[in-house]
Amino acid sequence: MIYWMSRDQRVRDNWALLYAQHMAVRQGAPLAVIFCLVPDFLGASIRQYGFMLKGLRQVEKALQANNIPFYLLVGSPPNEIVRFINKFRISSVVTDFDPLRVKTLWKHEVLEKIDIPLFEVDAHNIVPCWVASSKQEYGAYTLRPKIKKLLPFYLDEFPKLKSHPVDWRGPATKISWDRLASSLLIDTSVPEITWLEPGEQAARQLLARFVAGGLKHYVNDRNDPTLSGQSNLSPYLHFGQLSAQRAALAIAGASVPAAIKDAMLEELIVRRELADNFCHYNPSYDTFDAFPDWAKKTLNAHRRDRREFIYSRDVLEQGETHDPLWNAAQHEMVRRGKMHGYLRMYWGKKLLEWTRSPEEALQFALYLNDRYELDGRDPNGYAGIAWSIGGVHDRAWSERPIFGKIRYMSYNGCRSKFNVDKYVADTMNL
DNA sequence: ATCGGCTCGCGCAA
DNA sequence: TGCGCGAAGCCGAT
Repeated sequence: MIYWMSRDQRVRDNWALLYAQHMAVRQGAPLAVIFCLVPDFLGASIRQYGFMLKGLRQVEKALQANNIPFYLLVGSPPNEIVRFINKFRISSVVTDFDPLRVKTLWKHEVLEKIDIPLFEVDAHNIVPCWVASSKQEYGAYTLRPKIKKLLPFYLDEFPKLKSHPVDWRGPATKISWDRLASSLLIDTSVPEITWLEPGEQAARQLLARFVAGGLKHYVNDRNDPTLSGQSNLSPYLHFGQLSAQRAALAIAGASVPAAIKDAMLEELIVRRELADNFCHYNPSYDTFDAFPDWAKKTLNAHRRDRREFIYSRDVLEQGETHDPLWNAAQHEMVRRGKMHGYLRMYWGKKLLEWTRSPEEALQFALYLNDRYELDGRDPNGYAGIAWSIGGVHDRAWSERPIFGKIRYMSYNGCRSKFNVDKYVADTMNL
């Protein structure tokens, strides 16, 4: 029995791993965990690889302590996984669910080449994506009641991983982590970040600190980029170093007013599951085609509108527009690998305003997001960008140039909500 | 400081 | 068929 680990890179609170062990124990079979590194994964840089590899190092250790070997393969996942299955005469495979096209493709390629069962476990969401809804949802308001109904059943405590009772028969593995990082063909021009400690242990510590401290200010502070009101858990959630279910359990059990819990759980559960729902049921999630009809129509009607500012990708990447707030948000992302959640919306809206077409806006947004954000290439990012530029999960608003009926956001609006000058000054000092 | 209108379509009640 | 209301707003009137 193997667990092909991919999206959920942790040992604790991992339903895919727990399920694999459960079945292995029932069959009296040994268990191993396999991770396949792709040398050039969708333009990921050392910033993302570094964070991930440090987390995987801890995965290896924690698995060893449970008598489960960890294999790190390098190459094309379908080829490597199939080769491993044949070499070790594996009887069945468990893998974690990921709605992105590339993972779906790998999964199907593996399925074509093996004649053993492959089980897919949604270890990322609390209510499994395909259980929560069987179609693309129109907005949070259509998904929310479905999730709420199922939550009492799914939001429960995890069993503990056992020390695996059956020894693995293969040769002992020795991963040379230090050599590995330098052998990959990774873009090193985007440096690693140092303000956040990678790995599931650090993730759980941050969660505990947040629940004991920042959570009570969350509702008031989260939309003010000059305050540290956000949880900063998203990089851990993205790499699966933290289970959303673990975070939800911690928040549900916190001693703060119900309104605060609800707001945080809304973010952690409904919006994350909505993003997975979007990517899972709409494979065009990163294109104009994924926008709702009313949005396509209105954006098409405004294609020829005069644009006062048009910036090249390079000028945007350097953060050299006329708008100090936008430049600061871009700078924050480049330096820290994480842009404040509220500003991600403003940042995306302005890309629509300052580029030649919605397609170009989308292309620039995805390029910059995936290059600099620690949590790039995540359904949350795709859904967020589609919301900003294409009205996904949103509704129509007053028609105006370029945007048509897509919701607009303005510099003055930000000024009325938070201290823009302070944010710009603080951020440019990073 | 606060309020209403803007504007689309889903899902449910009837 | 009608109606309420929604992922974070904007703008102008009061």
